[in-house]
Amino acid sequence: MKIVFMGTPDFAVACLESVIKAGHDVAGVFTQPDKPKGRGYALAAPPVKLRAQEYGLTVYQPSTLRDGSALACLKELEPECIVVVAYGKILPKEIIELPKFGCINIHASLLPKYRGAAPIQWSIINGERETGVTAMYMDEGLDTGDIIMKKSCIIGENETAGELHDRLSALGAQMLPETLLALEAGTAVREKQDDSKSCYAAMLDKSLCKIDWSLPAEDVHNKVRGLSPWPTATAVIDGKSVKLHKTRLCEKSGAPGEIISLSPLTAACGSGSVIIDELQPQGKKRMDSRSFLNGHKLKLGERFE
RNA sequence: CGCGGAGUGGAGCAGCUCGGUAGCUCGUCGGGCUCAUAACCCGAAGGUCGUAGGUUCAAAUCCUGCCUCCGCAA
Repeated sequence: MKIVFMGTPDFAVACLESVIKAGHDVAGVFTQPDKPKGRGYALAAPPVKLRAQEYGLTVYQPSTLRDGSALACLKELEPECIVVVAYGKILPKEIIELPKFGCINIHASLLPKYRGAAPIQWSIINGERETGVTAMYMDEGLDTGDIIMKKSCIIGENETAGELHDRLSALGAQMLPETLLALEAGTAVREKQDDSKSCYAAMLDKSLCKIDWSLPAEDVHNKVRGLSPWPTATAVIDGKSVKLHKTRLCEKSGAPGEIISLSPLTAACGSGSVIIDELQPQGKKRMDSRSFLNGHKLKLGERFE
């Protein structure tokens, strides 16, 4: 099938590859423009662009899809289907209606739950035990289109958003060729979303990051893993801020934020406590808490603020 | 030129202001002790102090260039 692929971050890379490997004709790849990022404001190319170039594909990076030139470009490419995976732009109606088989989207949640920008992270922060990926026909709403198929998976107790991201990315890449086959064969179903069961997973922002130690240990733990590796839950100890990357639940208790064990490093929460396995001081790489304690002498009874 | 922190045996840190034979907490290896231990005791190996120059009798330490890593901000 002749396809135009639209996607931007790491999550979409596996899907791009699976389309190529399934033997489809990728006529072009749309991705967000390079943006100044990181230290020194160096221009950074989106991961999808880098991979597309490795395959020698033509890359388009329009800043908007609404001025008609993108539509004109797509008309020339004549895709039979547009595949969108975490592209980061809303497609106007004219584009959605252009391809014969429509525009399909792979989304990292079991729709209608967790529509929006950060479904993986929010499903962990909210303590969900199951999630998955959904393939759907795009419409003009935000992740509201009719569902073609889903694949679900269990979320591990201590799984982080980063780990789940990788698994769902692979799962999506596995489902995408199946979806395209079903489209071509005309066997793809069209199931309306039940809007009453929907919820939104808003973009993450840094105000979420600071840990509130008075919350129950489950909430603290879910936040730590849901925000890792980015934007990362933070705590303050000894006047310095540290990022928390990996925790485990523990039954012991104490005053909120209090260090109640050094081996393993354990901090009390509103109820219960969390064992901190991996953290990252300012200006340092992430490290296991044992290494951290080798160089940073903490004492029992000190507290995370 | 966005702001800032950092590169010291395998890991995490100290030492640098006030140049002068490299230290701490771990890990590793060998041995001992214990019913037992991420316990304790004894011993050992392992470092061109990121890199290239400069200053000096002498540089981890002072000066300059470069490389790399990270935090903030976007």
